[in-house]
Amino acid sequence: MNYDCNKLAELLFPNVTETIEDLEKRYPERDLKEGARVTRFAPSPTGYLHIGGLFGALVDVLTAKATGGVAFLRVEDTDKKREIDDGVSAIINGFASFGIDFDEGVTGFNTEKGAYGPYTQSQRAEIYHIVAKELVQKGLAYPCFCTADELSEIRQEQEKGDALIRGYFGKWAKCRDLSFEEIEENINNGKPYVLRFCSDGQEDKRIFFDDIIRGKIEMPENIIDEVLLKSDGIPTYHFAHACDDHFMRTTHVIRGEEWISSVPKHIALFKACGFKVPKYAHTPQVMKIDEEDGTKRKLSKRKDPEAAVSYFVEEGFPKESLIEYLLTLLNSNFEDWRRANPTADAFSFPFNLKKMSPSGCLFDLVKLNDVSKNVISVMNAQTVYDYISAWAEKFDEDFYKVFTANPEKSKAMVNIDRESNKPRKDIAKWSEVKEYFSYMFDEYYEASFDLPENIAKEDAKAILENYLKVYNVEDDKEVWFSKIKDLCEPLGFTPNVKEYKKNPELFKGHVGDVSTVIRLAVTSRKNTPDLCSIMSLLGQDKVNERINKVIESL
RNA sequence: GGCCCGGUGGUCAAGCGGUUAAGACACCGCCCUUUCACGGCGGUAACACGAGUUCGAUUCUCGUCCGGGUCACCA
Repeated sequence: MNYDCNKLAELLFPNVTETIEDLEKRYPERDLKEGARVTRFAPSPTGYLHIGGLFGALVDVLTAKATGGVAFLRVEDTDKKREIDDGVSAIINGFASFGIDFDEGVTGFNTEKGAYGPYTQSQRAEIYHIVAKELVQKGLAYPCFCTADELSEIRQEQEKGDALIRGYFGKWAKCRDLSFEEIEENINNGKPYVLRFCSDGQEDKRIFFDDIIRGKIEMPENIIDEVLLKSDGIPTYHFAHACDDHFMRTTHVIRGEEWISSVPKHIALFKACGFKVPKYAHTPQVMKIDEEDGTKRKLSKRKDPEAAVSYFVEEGFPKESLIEYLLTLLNSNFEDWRRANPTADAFSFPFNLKKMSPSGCLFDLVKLNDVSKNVISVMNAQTVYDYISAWAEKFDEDFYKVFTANPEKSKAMVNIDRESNKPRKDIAKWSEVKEYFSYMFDEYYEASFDLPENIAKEDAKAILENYLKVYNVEDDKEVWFSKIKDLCEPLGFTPNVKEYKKNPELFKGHVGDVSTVIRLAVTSRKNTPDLCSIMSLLGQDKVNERINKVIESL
């Protein structure tokens, strides 16, 4: 550049009067204790909240929490083309429904908290322009007037030739050599331009950096004249990253591994701006097995419904379950910690980036189910009741009415075999509840079943007829069961299972078979939670009615 | 194609120079048990491959293969 850079800076940014130094004062270093980490989650509002996003945000929040630092949420809305209308609220609501709390940043539509804002990039134009102007002054940035066509021409030529490196650099960077007069003329003619970084990188030089998760990484130095400001004056991700993470005083940039390849670019930018390079941690990706070709691939927003966090909300997984499951993916020692601290808040887990595996992990719905069953099994009845009604209100109105019509009964129902030291682990998500307890509600109950083949119709009939004579809803569990045992012998069954196993040929069956007949008659199910509790919730009349009906049909 | 990241049972994963190569999920069997669930016990199953370095490599180095990412006025 053989012109006065200050003159160019004035031409390009006539209205910018502040300097980087001013910004340094406006956004002073944070006063945090030694070792405290400042992290950020920086999504772009281009779609729903993705499971990978939740995964990443969890890492940010946990890292900050574990070190007494701060985690903030920054909205990266610099891509106007891909932005969607309620993108921001999708993100905010998504995090809210999973209990993810940021210390600072965007909190809603046009609202935010924290002293390092604005936390929405589209509101930070001023800041980017201040930095950009200074870069121009130092000869580290220049305007480029190349059109999209010219750029793709360059690309084509590079592909044709044996150029190993592609992009705008070296001899391809035509606009680097523009004279001041040419630039001035273009500007005066209103020709659109982007601001490019003027890289001094060398093709054969290497740079090194430490990734917290992966260790030392070595890469070729950046030589590309990356665009800093687009023709509309909005920064690219790269430039915004440098400005924002510096002035927001981020200490640890945690992001997906797809960013590894642009680290050289970022380091060059930080250095050019005179900013301290932050620490980087590139997290592995969340993958799944493709149903079609059986290969492992990144979860895709378009192809995989379970990629959207809303999928889990709709399915009725409690928020704790997903968090808990994600934590098992995040840190290998989480499950050990959980065993040692069964009731601790998941967010108090001493998360450590260094314990993160660098390889991509498969999202395992089966494991999620198991984790969720455990999570739900230790909830008390009231909590479960509240969760189910809140879920049903949104996603199954019909069931909501039925379920909440008699809260005490429903609570007692979900409390069967719960609130004990050996709680049932059978519900993984709220959407299963209706089907699981269908026999408890006349609205969903259907009397239809097949008798097991080892039980004759006449025997079943006799069991039920005799049972009707003695059943009393007031009986406690012990009496209830002894009455069933008493049914056995007169009908050729034995109340003693062991005895039956010793000499099966002596009996028609054992008490298990007898209670199975009753269970079937009352619920139409072969398997249920504790029958005695179910019957007492159903009430004497309903039990009698159902059994009578079955007797008639036999 | 260039550059980069990864590769321990079906899945998530510990181990990081000498281990009977943990654990969890799933699966199978047994026990407990009025069904189921829980719980207990046991079982099947893994260091991608090939060269080095070493007395000794899952662990270190190189190569191969496989998977993934990235090469935009998208993030």
